[in-house]
Amino acid sequence: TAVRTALVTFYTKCSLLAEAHRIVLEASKQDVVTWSCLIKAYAEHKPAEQVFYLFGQMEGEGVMPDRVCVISVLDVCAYHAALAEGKQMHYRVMDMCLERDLIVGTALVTMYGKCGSLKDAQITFDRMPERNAVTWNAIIGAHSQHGHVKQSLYLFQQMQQKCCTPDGTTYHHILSACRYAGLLDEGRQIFLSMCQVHNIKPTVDHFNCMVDLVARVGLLDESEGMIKSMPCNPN
RNA sequence: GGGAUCCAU
Repeated sequence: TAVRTALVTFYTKCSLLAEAHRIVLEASKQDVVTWSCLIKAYAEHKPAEQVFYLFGQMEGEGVMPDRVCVISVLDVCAYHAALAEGKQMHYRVMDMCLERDLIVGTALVTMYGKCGSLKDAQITFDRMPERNAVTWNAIIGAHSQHGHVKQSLYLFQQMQQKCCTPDGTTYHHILSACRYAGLLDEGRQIFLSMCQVHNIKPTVDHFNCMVDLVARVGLLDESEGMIKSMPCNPN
């Protein structure tokens, strides 16, 4: 069955999804991993309804989803902002006793965030027994993307108090929040601490936040100067 | 043999 999964992966990478689907259905023993592989491919190339249909078809074949499979479907719900389906998957997660799982929990937080259901994202996050930087990034990003600047800055502070080290993604969310709110001094200070305290090399995305933040406040010369002196290629 | 946050698609 590992060979069949490899074959399905091969077909999906060749964009031969119909062939891949046929191979999955023809197997004498149905397997979650093989199905998950197909679902992942559908997730990347097909409309959301087809992914949900495939998930239902898998269950119809008597195959129980596992955590990896559920995560793929949650990613689809997030990408398409499909809140109703996302909530259905959340119920499934509870049925499967996966609520306390680190990666499933992070996928749920992201899904609720992308669906604009910040309250659910926060509740899910608060209930998680275990969190890592990716989890913190997911909740901070959710608030930042919806303009909840105070809340992102608060969570950024909490993250560090809980001894979780911010990474480049964390700073990207935080600088985006500062840019959105026009928080010049905070943005500058945070940018400096990123470089000096956490030794994170700023990427173009970080610089873009700063260029925009500085420009929005009216400091056009400084903004232009940053573009010219950036250690990476401007985009 | 399939895994979550940003970026890319």
